Amino acid sequence: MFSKACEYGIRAVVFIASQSVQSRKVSLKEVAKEIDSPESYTSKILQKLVKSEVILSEKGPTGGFSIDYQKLNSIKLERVVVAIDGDQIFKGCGLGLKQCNANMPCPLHDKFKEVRDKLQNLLETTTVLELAEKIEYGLGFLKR
Amino acid sequence: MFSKACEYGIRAVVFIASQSVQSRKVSLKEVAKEIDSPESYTSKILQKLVKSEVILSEKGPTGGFSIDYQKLNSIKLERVVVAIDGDQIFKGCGLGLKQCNANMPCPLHDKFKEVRDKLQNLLETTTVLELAEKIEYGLGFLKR
DNA sequence: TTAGTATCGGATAATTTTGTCCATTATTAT
DNA sequence: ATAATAATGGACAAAATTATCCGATACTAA
Ligand code: FES
Ligand code: FES
Repeated sequence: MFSKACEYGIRAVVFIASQSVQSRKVSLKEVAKEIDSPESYTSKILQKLVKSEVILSEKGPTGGFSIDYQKLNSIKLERVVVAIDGDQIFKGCGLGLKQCNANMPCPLHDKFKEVRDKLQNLLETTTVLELAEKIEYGLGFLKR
Repeated sequence: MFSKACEYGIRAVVFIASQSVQSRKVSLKEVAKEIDSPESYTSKILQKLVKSEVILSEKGPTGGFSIDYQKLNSIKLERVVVAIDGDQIFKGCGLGLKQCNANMPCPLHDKFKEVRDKLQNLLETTTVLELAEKIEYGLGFLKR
């Protein structure tokens, strides 16, 4: 469904958010450990998220990654996914035609669009904060 | 969503089905042309579908690919997808945990499962014949 | 029986995705 | 100032996916 990079990205953002709620910045090492991902690769993904302004980063000791407290409840999952995987997953044709086009649709268009739209809706309505809270309350896990 | 191989595979099966309805066998060349896919790569994908008994193949002149007329209306899209991509797409965890587990779920589990189940339902209820008929009636397209 | 045709299967190549390594830069505390 | 710390950015490597090529195999028709 999502690329591995995107899966790591979402898990990372959710973890960072769960710590930002408590005003704690987290290091790359900590992130990779908590979401069980390869450290160096995770670094690249976080850099992308910093550039697309989903998360903040500060260098030096006491530095680390965080999410702006003001924005915390307004960041939707959609931003994370688009920053990493682009929007093909909820815009593109299910059968791989260059672009989804209802006027000259693939035979799966109608049914596929329903699923795709449901996914888009999920991504556009689910907040990172909402997911982070599940972690806090032990109702959700980022590794096993 | 689906791998490129799977997209080609579905398009190919739908095209083959649309011709099998008229008792016409089709060659690899014809398939690749009609679904606009790389011929040699498509060959590999069709071989997989032959081995998983989704389609039939015959060698030699007058040979080609086809689908058993009897099975035509009972073949679900799910079989094609599983033969090529496996079942991770509608069984796996959306955030990439080793396996989806409601007892120790990722924070997206509940919402993601809804989408995933809808996709699974689509794949399990949509028949290849149904899609092939859209092609016949000009209501669906396999290339553009 | 032979020539022609079409899939099969194995080897190989190109591309993309995933993953690693390390020197550099920015920041902080001493 | 200096040493320690943590992200950054670039080069590089491994693995998976996508794609090509070609000889072998099976079949048909003449
Ligand atoms: S054209 Fe294929 S999903 Fe819309
Ligand atoms: S545990 Fe992640 S989707 Fe079920």
